[in-house]
Amino acid sequence: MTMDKIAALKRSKLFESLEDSTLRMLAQRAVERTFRKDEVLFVAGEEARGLYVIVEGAVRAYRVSLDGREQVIHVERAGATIAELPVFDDGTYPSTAAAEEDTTVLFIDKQDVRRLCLEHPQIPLAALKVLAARLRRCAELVEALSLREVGQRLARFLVAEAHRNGTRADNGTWMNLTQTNQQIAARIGSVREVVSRAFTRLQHEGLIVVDGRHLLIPDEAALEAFADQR
Amino acid sequence: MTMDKIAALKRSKLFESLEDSTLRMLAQRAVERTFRKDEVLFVAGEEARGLYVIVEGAVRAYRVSLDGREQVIHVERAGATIAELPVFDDGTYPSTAAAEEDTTVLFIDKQDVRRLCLEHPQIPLAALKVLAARLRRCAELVEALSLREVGQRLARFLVAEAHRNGTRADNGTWMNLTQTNQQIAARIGSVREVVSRAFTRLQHEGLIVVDGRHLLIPDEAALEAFADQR
DNA sequence: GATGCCGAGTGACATAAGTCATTGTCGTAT
DNA sequence: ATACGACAATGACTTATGTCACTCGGCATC
Repeated sequence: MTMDKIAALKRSKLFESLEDSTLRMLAQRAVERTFRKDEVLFVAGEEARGLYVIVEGAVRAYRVSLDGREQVIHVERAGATIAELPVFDDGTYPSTAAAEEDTTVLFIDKQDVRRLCLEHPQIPLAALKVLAARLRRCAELVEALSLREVGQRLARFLVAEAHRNGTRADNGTWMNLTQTNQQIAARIGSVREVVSRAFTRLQHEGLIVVDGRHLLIPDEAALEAFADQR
Repeated sequence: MTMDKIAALKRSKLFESLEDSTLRMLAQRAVERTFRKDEVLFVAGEEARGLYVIVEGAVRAYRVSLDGREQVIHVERAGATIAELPVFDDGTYPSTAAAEEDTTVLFIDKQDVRRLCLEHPQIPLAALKVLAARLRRCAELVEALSLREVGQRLARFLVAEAHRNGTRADNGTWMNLTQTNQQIAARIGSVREVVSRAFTRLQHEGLIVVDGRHLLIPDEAALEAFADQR
């Protein structure tokens, strides 16, 4: 089972560059934990004790308004890490995190990571890449929330999901929507009903063809154009 | 004048840990440039050649919608850096940047920074702190745009400005508003007129007292409570 | 097969926020 | 003094988005 941990760590962006001997040591210190769908890993503002490497499943980091609406900041999947920030700046957890599906993670104490950073300068460099990517996405999200309408945000979301998920066919790109309208709403900054309407509008415009939770994008470029333009 | 450059670099979070001899070398390679208010340093999507250290003034990074509305992602002042991301992930400039006021910067080629990172592992660690702080703020902005109303966003903005700018008096915190309503709108994700109305509403609620561009916050805690709550 | 639950779809309605147009004020340049 | 430009304030109007309420269909459980 430590074998599994080593393999999991090796698949992560942060630790992939380490030699096996170092990984073994790290794996021994890492604690495996599992979370059911929607179980909370940590809450924004809590004292942060370490970071999480996702072995399997997916985790969303989000904020909640007083009336209970969620806004997802980012979603991370197997191989990614969450709660790296406190390791480097000693702050609290920046967002609440919950399992987006049944999930297995490795918890690593932040002191262990820091020690490793000093001995292995590749880790800070890898971490910089991770944070840089996340910052780019976060800026995209800000732009979308402030300057684009819900329909465009949905279109962009679908294009991204298609890249991650979809299979190319000769009549376009097919994909399964794994999330509910509720979940999509929390991602793009809206509510269930409005997402539902945005779906029907995209369908009327011929930009997507919906069949239950199975969906076809006949012309990805057109959908992207809709997302960017107007 | 290289003297000035060295002093400027030493004031930056990224390079403050370097010894004088290294700073001198870096200063020789750094190119000083000045920008007038609203002059553009670079445009989002451009090939990025290096990063900028702000010597004097302030720079805003922002996105623009097709109809011309701006959304500011972050503002950096003397001692801070902008466009670090491309140094670490080799991408393009993530946002457009313009001088928020008359500004002097040092431009440093990204290859020079990378070389320095390998010799001086404190730099990546300092960069991680910088990016972590920015990521926290960016997440705050996402939350604000998605889950808070304009009045609350303005309140939060004023509290932040008061911390940066204000002077404590016995009847509250005084501050000068250095930005126009237009600029504030671009920061908090709204438009001129709505900001103007939000100001009058905050005033009616007794949370602020406005006198031209001079403004008093009688009870900072109350203003913060308004920003967070509801 | 009946029951209950969850999620999607949709009509009716409320409202925050954006748009447009006008006015007033202040400071600078002529 | 006058004219001009920049910016703030404000009324009137439009609209995207959110809220509420209800229906329907699929699926699992009993």
